[in-house]
Amino acid sequence: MASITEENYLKALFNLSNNQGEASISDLANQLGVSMPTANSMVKTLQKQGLCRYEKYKPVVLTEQGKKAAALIIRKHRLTEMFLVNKMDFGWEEVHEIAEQVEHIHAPKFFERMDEMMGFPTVDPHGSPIPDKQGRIQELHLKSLSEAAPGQEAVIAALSDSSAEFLAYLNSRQLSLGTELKILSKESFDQSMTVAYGEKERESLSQKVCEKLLIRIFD
Amino acid sequence: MASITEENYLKALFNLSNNQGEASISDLANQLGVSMPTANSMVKTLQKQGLCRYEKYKPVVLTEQGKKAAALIIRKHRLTEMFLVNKMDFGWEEVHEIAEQVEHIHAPKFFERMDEMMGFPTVDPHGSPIPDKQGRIQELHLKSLSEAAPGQEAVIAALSDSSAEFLAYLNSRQLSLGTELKILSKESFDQSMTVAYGEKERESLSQKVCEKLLIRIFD
DNA sequence: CAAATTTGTTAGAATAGTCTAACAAAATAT
DNA sequence: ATATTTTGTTAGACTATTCTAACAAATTTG
Ligand SMILES: [Mn+2]
Ligand SMILES: [Mn+2]
Ligand SMILES: [Mn+2]
Ligand SMILES: [Mn+2]
Repeated sequence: MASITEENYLKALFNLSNNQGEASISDLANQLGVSMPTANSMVKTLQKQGLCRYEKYKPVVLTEQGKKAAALIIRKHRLTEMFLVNKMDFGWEEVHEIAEQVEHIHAPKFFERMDEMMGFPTVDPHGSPIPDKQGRIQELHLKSLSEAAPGQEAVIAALSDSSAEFLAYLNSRQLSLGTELKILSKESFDQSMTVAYGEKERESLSQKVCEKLLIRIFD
Repeated sequence: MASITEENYLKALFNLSNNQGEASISDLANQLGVSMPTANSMVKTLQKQGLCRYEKYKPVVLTEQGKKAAALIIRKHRLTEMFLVNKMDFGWEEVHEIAEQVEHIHAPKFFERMDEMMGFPTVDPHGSPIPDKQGRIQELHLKSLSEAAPGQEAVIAALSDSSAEFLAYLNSRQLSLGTELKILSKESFDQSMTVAYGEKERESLSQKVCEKLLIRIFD
C-alpha cells in the first residue's frame, strides 16, 4: 500500500504528464513544494515499486500500474469533491483542500456509497472527469472560450484552473458550470472577449479568464 | 498540530484513563500494538508538548490540554460514525474502521456540516456520547443489564464493547439500540438471563453479553 | 562555440516513528 | 524475605521523509 506521501507524488506525476506531456524532477519538486533532491529520491523509491520508470537526467514516466494507481486516487478526490458539493452543501471553492485529505482514506465502500448516493456522476464540481473503478478516464474534448468566435453560443463545461482564487472570481461574476454564454465580440488588441449571460448584457472577460473557461459550443 | 500517530496515542491514553482509571505504559503499548519502548518514547514526546505528565515507573496522566485534544478527536470519530450510519446507510458494525481514519482529517467545517445535517446528535451509533465542540463529555450513567432484576423492563441505550464481533452477535439476535427488554429470569448458576423482546418470547443471554449491554430501566 | 544558467545528482545529516536486546525496578508469589 | 514474574527503561539500530551543500550535466544565450 502506497503511503500518503507516495500517493501525492503519484498524483503530481500523473497531472504533470497530462498537462505538460512529461514530468521533470524540477516540476515535480515545485508542484509538491519539496527540494529537487527530495523529489529525485522519491522517484527512485517509486521506481523500485514498479510505479514509474526513470533514467538519470530524463523525464519521469509513470508505468501502467502507476497510472492506474494515480487515477484511482484522483477518483476518490473527485468523488469526494462532488459529494461535498452535492450532498453536504459546500461551495466549489471549498472542497479541494478537504478532498486532498479524504482521497487517502482506504475504505472502498465509503467511496462506492458516495458514488451511489450521487447517481454515479462522471465529472467533479469543476467539470473534470471522474475516473472509473478501473482507473480509466473518459476524455472530454473541450475547447477554451478563447477559441470561440463572435456570434457563437456556448456553455461552460469545465475549468482548466480550479484554484480558489479563480473560483472566487467566477463566483463574483455569477459564472458557473452550465452558464450559457453568447459571444458578442473579441478585442484583437488584448484578446479579451465581450459576452452576455444570465442577467448580464455585456461583460468583458480577459484573455487569462477566457483561456481557463472550457466550453461546449452549441450547434 | 499533532501527527496522526500522536492523535492515536492521545485517544488511547484518554480511553485507558476512562476505563481503568489510569494508563500504564504496557496497557498503552498493548492498545496500540507497539512495543513498550515505543510507547515509552512517545509518552516523552507528548510530555514535551504539554499533552501529558509522566514520571518514570508511574502511570501516564493526560493534562487538561491533552484531554481536550483527545476529546476533540473522539468527537470527530463519533460524528463520523453517526454520519455513516444515518446519512450513508452503513451498518453500526462497519463504521469504526472508517472513522478511525476520518477522525484525523483537519477540516472543522466538514465535521460541523455533518453535525448540522444530523441535527446535532449527542451519541454515536453504539450509544457512546459525542463530546461537544469544547471537548466536554456528557456522562451517561447507565447500568449494565447484569445489574437488572427479573420483572424489570429496560431499553438498550449503549454498549460497553463495540467490537465488530459483538455487533455481529447482536445483529444475529435482532438486538439493537432502542430494543426494549423484559427480564424474565436470571440463572444464579451462571448469571445468564432470560429476556423477551420484539418477536422473541424467551431468549437466553450469557453473563458476558449481559455485562456489555448498557440499559436504561423503565420506571 | 564558450559562458552562463538551469536542471539534476550525490553525499551527508536531521526528525519521526518504529524495532530488539539487555538491563533495572516494581509487583507478586512462594 | 526471597525468588519469580511483570513492567519499564536504556541503548542502539532501521526505514521513511525531508533538508542543505557541493558538484555535474544539460540547456540556453551571446
Ligand atoms: Mn481538487
Ligand atoms: Mn492528498
Ligand atoms: Mn468507534
Ligand atoms: Mn485513528
